[in-house]
Amino acid sequence: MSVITDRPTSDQASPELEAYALLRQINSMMEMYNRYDLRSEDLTIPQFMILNYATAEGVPLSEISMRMLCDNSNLTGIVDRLISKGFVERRPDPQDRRVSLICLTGAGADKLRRIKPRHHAHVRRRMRSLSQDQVSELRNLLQQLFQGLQIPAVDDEAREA
Amino acid sequence: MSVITDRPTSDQASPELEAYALLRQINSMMEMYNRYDLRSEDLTIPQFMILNYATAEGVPLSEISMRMLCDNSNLTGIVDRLISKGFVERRPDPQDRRVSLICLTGAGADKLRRIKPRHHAHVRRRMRSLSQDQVSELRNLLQQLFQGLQIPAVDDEAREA
DNA sequence: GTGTTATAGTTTAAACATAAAGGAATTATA
DNA sequence: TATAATTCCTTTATGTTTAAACTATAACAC
Repeated sequence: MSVITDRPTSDQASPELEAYALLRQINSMMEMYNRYDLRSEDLTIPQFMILNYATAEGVPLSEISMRMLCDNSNLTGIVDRLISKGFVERRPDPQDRRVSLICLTGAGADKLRRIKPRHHAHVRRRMRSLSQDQVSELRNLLQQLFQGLQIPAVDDEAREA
Repeated sequence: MSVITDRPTSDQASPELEAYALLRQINSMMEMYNRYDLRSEDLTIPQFMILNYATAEGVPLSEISMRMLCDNSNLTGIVDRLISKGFVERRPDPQDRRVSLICLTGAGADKLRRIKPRHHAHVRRRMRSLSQDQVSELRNLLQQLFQGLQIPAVDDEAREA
């Protein structure tokens, strides 16, 4: 009969915890860089994200919030600021009067055309410490992890009961 | 002489962009779960992080902000709330009167002892979609990427001039 | 039709983040 | 020792996020 009562892996570094810590740190650093890049364009990160999801024909606000993994209530204010800058418009959906469509204006499309390629180039350049094969391997691992997160673990569901 | 003026990979999906998008989404989902877990303990994510960095002997605020990759000014308010909950204290550093040491109280230490192992178990469980080898591989790739980000790219420095 | 439920979006308050500015203490320099 | 530069922390204003409550519209059940 063992005297070890503590679960051996519960409070010390494990590959999982190390990987997650690194993931958070990388995300922080990338955000710092992105924020700096966008600042000269008078855009914040969430403003830029909404701009990327909006189209000229219009996209329902809730579709954008779903893709951004956030609540509708977050976007109201951000859209307000994008409207005041002239980059998007709000138009009611004739099909469903609850819906307000977020429409990219000409100025917004211009802005995007100017910023987006540069942003993408920056992201790629900042990952140059990995080889092409490593980047693909990383993408595959993250893809698998992401899909695993979509289906909440058994305990995460049981917790509700 | 080529007529192709657009850089071919500048505005379309690439492994780098896909990997980064996945990284951001995973981070979002993990944060959602963490926030939910901590809510029942009346703690927010940044409050929990500070609690993790604080010690009974006291740690300078700027050491915590450095490790959290954020500004000192962020922490002032968060520490205020932790103090009002009784989990930490502010004590002046006798060696350097500019410094205020963040000290974990007994209540804070108790709280941590109760939450931390469970949090770590959750993180590990949420990565179960990857095998042990895959987790290690992911950690190594993220480690390499993180180190690459520490040294800003040539263009990132040149931009300042 | 009427009542219930669900959905789309906004509003509000509290917490957090960012950037800029300022106060107090320390260190460096002359 | 006087002055300048730096460091540590706080304050302020603006923007973002979360959670909860709310309005308006839509879909469904009876």
